Amino acid sequence: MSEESQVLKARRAKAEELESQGVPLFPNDFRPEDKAGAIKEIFANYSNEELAKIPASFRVAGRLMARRDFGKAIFAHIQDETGRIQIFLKKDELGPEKFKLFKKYFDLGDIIGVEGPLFRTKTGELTILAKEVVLVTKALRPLPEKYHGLQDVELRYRRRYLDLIMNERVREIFRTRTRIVHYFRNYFSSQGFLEVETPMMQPIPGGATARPFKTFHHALERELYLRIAPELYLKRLLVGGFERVFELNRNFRNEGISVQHNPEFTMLEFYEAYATYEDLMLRTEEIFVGLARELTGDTKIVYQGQEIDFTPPWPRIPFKQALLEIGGVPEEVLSSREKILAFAKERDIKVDPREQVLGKLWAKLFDALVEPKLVQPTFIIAFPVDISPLARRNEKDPTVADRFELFIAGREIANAFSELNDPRDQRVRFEEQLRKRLEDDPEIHPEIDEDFIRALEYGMPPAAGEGIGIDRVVMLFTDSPSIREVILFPHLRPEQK
RNA sequence: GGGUCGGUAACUCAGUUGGUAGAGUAUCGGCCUUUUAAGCCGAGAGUCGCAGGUUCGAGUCCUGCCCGACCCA
Repeated sequence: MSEESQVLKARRAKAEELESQGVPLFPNDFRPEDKAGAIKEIFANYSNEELAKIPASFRVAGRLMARRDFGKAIFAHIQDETGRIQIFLKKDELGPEKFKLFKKYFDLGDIIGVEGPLFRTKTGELTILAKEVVLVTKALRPLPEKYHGLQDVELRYRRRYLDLIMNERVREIFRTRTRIVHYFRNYFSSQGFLEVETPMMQPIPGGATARPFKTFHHALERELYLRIAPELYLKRLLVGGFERVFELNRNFRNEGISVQHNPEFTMLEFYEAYATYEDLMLRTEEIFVGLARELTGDTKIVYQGQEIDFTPPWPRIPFKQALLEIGGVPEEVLSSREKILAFAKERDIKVDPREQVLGKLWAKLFDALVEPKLVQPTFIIAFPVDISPLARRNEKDPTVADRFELFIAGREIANAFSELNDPRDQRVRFEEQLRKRLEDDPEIHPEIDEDFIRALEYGMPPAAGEGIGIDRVVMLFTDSPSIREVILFPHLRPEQK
């Protein structure tokens, strides 16, 4: 595929010819005053006779997306941010020079400016009758095919700008994404939460179990890690006296890429002093019902063909009970490492046979046998404490944590717990984690964040905190099967050459 | 990392048993003053992902690699 294909050569030659005639290819003096979408909305019900009485002229700028040439008259569609509108260029109305300029030199993909009155065509389409037409930005590359558009998934991600030009649905997904992000910000601000920003580059990566990206700060002469979670910093802020904080920003995890995982993804974390994980379950229900209403006017959505109903209350199922009743795991299997390993092998569930942490083995079974079945919003509660190192122990059963995860459509959407604020227990948990760490496990950093424990020693108010995976929420509410569909520029391997 | 599928013109896609690489859109030239993937006539356009191999002959068969999608880990 030579870059200088015949089509590209033709485009460049035409552009140069235009320029040599004194027509600027990239001027910046056209000021559109109207939007395609607004015009179509306002005049939706105007008849041709009514439109004829409007003395106004309309100025619209947009990308030339389609043209139908009749010799001495041309129909075309231009597209701006709000949509498409038809324009009609008539030799008589426009004058022979401008008409020829358009006919001979304006191409699909060019951004043009049009001015003229509105009318309705024989087929009833609201149309701008061009009295003026100017080139605003010359396109030196052709657009994809007008009917099928841009289909190739790889090209859609690599050249998202083209995807956005060609596919209205894609523009809609990203508008919805922004609405969702705004919704969360508004919700938390209106509830008295302070939005904060904590380090993206951390000397000790903490707050989650995941392999971090490593980088190097030359002036400091030390390694830094892109954060896998902001948790430990946000809790320092609770110590500092901010009682309600949230952060909505990127996390980075140096792990596999899948339909549910991108190396950088957007996480909301919020912390609320004097609250428990039970308070957060109510809050979470409120958040999702509010979001569903905001976006759809209803408490139900359809995701990949299945209806999901956010009407609370949502079931709360203890982790172990879910394994037994939903996962169908016999109770005696859960009691020992060996039995779980054998059971997992039978079911073709991959587990590391060296794994010493029982909770991690349980979690493997859970991921394989329970998670996919949790389609309607469901809180799984009472997680094993050995996989919840930052969560408060349950007062009645110290082997489980006061924690929940929210599952929707077979996926983990949120994770929350009453925060552990006893610095003595926190140290024991960190040490236990390191003691059972498999050698070279990249997911557990071999260093304890001593300053975090020191902060707890100054006293952190009792609190509950939650993380919500924003990309996954956007997937749900835009009915997107892959996380790449809701990230503008998902990570791909570099193009060849 | 493993498995399956895919990569052919700028885009969307065909390509039979291994026998001169095609269509539509787009582009270029011509006709056409109410079209909606406008229409009609004509033309040009290819590193068949890359590199090897088998063969008289490879888009097609074989091997390796690159890129992507999906599934599994």
